[in-house]
Amino acid sequence: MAALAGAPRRSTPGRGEVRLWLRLLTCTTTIEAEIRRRLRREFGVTLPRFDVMAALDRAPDGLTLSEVSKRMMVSNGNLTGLVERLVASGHVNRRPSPTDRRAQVISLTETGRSDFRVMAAAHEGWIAAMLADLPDPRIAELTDLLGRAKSSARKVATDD
Amino acid sequence: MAALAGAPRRSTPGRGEVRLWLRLLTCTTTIEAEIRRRLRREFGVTLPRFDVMAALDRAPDGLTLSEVSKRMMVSNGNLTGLVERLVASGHVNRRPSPTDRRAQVISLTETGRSDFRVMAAAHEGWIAAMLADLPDPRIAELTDLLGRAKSSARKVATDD
DNA sequence: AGCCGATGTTTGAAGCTTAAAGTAAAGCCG
DNA sequence: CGGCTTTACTTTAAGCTTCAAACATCGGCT
Repeated sequence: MAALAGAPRRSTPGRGEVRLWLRLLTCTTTIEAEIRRRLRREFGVTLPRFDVMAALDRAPDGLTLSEVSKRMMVSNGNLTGLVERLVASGHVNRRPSPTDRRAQVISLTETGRSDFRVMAAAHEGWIAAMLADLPDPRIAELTDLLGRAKSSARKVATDD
Repeated sequence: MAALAGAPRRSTPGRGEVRLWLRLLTCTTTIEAEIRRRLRREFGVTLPRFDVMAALDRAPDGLTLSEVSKRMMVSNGNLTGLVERLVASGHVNRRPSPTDRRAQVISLTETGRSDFRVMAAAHEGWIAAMLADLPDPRIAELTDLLGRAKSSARKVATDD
């Protein structure tokens, strides 16, 4: 969370951007914490597991671990353990990739898929409720602006 | 989710909100990952520690653990360990609260403050660079919209 | 064929994070 | 005062997360 560092200088360049960043962060954190809490309380599931299942739900033929980790923007090492637990709980199954002996393809089990559908519906409702104060045009506007912010950030983040 | 049989409503209610949420999330994650990476690489510091220091930098008289955990929106238990490590590394010191024997007041050490100032300046520059494509009016607009989103979310998140 | 840099995955260490349970002190109220 | 609720903090267990290092395989190149 973050930091508004200091010195009460007047128009430091970058000030407005930092302010925006802090707001972005608290906004995300607030929503995310609530979703995490409800997923746990109502379905006994953690957010990261939900996220894996969400990625798989959109890919009926399964995905490799790398593909999932790219979509979720988490490290590969992270995914190893996550998937291990999802396999153990019967929500996901893994099989070796037919075309690449290094890779594994994972997909939702029957149970996994039907559990996910129930959770996803609730999830959608929670989001809608939390953003209920924003009329549709604002939603669209915000979505657009965030898209620009994202691609601006990505430019810098990728070149290293 | 949805798209069952029947009356094609304008669009699934809640859809646009979910789309917005996902974009908010990837936007935040992208920026946050980059900041985390740079803090580690250039200063050997983790983001949570930076955040604690940022909170303390703005409070010259120190803060109790609870106050910090409220600002950072993390659990109290989390902060216990975080502060422990910051004390160990000489960035923060703790003393008992003069008015409440349960509480501890923590504040930046000299080292902590001067280290933080250096990092904060770099941090501000990174943020500004990542958001460089957004002209000032867009920044303001986005900040405003996020404020609305936040308070909308907070309404739902707090009542439970 | 054989090398070699890139890719897919796992492992390990360190640290972050939460929820839940526990201890201690404060504050209220009859 | 004595009892009750709240608040401050710590502890524990489980899980998440990253980075870095280790492997195995792949694909291109010579």
